[in-house]
Amino acid sequence: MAIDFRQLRYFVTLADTLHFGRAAALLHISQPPLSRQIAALEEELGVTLFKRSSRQVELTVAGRHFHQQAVRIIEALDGAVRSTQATERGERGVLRIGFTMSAAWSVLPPLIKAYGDGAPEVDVQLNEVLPRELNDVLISGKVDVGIAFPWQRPAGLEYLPIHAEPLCAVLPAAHPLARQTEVAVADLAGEPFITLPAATAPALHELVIGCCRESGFEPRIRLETHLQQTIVNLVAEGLGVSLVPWSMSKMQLPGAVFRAISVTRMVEQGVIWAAGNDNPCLPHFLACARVFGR
Amino acid sequence: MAIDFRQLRYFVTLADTLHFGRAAALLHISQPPLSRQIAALEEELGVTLFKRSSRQVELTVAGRHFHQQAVRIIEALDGAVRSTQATERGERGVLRIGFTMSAAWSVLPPLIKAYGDGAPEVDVQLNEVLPRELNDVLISGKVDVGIAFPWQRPAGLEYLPIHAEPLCAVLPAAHPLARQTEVAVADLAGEPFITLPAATAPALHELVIGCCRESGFEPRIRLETHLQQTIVNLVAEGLGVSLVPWSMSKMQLPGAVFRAISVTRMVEQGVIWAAGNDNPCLPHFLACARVFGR
DNA sequence: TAAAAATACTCCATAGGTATTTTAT
DNA sequence: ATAAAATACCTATGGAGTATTTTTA
Repeated sequence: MAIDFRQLRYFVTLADTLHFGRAAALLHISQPPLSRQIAALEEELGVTLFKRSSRQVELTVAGRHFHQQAVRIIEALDGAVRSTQATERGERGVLRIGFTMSAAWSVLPPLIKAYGDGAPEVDVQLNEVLPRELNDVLISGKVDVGIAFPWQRPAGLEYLPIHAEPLCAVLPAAHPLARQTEVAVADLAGEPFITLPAATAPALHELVIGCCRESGFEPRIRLETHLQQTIVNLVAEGLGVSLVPWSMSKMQLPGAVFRAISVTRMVEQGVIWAAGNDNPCLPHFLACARVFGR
Repeated sequence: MAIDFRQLRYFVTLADTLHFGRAAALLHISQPPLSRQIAALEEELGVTLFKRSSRQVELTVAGRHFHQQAVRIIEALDGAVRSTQATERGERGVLRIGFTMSAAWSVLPPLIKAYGDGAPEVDVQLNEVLPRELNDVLISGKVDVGIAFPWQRPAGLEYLPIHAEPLCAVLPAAHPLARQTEVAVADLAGEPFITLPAATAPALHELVIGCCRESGFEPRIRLETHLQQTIVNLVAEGLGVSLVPWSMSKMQLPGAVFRAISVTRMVEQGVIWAAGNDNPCLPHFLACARVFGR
């Protein structure tokens, strides 16, 4: 009773050949069913699509218009099938990545590039999130995967470490300790510290404070700012010192120098995702992350 | 074996309700065939479209994408059916009109407006053609209908007169005869005439020449130009006189005056079309022309 | 008159219906 | 325990095949 794709395909083949017998052969059916299906299509449309005689078949004006439409629709179905299959394979779609600023300076760029090269059709959406917010946006499904220094991972979130780098000291270039190639953390006692606020980046904050305490002093926190870049900028202006991940040394500021410290404290970066996340793009991204981790 | 529209409709309804029982009710079928059709669709696609449990049904990521596509395709079919029906009714499509310049000054504008108001979806293509070329472009199908002063109508072309207007004299404003309200054609004997070339506008050319001969003189043709406007422009410059259709008096030129002539010679305009032309827009246009003719 | 589309009639594949089972909360 | 999807089995619609008729250039 209703039009179906078979009729559209029959119609298009007939419109292309303008010969019932040859069109039927192309369709691998005999001529009578083709005649009947075309008649049924015209009946359903209430429109004469072909002017036929026993010697020649030709499209009417309305038939020519329907032909264009039918071709478009058949191609649309074909495209829909392909793109749906590609979607399930994770080759197209949207992957929303939540990242923290510390990741932006280290693992994010090469990891995104490696993934994007292997999945060029995927729309990768990058969202900066504060470290303490990451777990929430992963659980609520606002992002599919996080890239961050991990902290307090609740049940339902999976984690894969992919990168680790040492903490280092960042000092004003004019500071006496800047002449040494390595700095003893204990020598920083009494220096004004610039840190990330505990509220926004609890893991890194604790790492820095813990490192000082282990060296026997409580750091005097003079300034707090929630971006590592800003810390380095403030150090370069001579406002204090800090301990930051080594990747921050990529910032080339005349006023700031980066020095290894006497104890090895690793800052780990990894990918975090909800166990129940069914975004088909995720497995391939995690595979990239796994390769990247070695 | 192949996907058909029924499956798309079933899929979309299920995706909208996310409940096999309710979707089946909306589709006026029972639940088991719906389950089977959806399973068959997933089988054909090779893609899982729904995550089902006995308590809830939800779309997968690929399912959401296929849903958008399916809605688009169903709407495209619906639109194709409607527009094809509108095409057959002549409510949309293309109507190519071939007109001569003499028609452009009289019947063309109001006729196009009357037709366009009643068929706003039709793309009306206006092509200026030389009078002697009109028959050819009608027979070869380059235009669907012509609007012109008819001449030598070959078999296969139909004609419907829609408008007639008298020939009048056009004189330089400074000419002595311009002081009269009516001019005897015989008084124009000896005046330099400006005419259309017989080769491009045979009918009008003959009408003018014939009018003079009937008044007892052979006009002295000083200039030929194939646009009536140009004739009037040249007359306004004092280069000669002419006989033109009364509608040319719409040209408001200070140097030219239009005067009734002593004999009534009607210039007829009509629509001409090929008898076999099957453009569905044509009947409505001819109906407008018929109304216009009264 | 001959090539090609339409019609007549038969068969079977498959969509849909009813009854029942399985499953997950 | 129960709501809901899946499965089993049956029925019948309608799509395709073969044979034949009709049409028109």
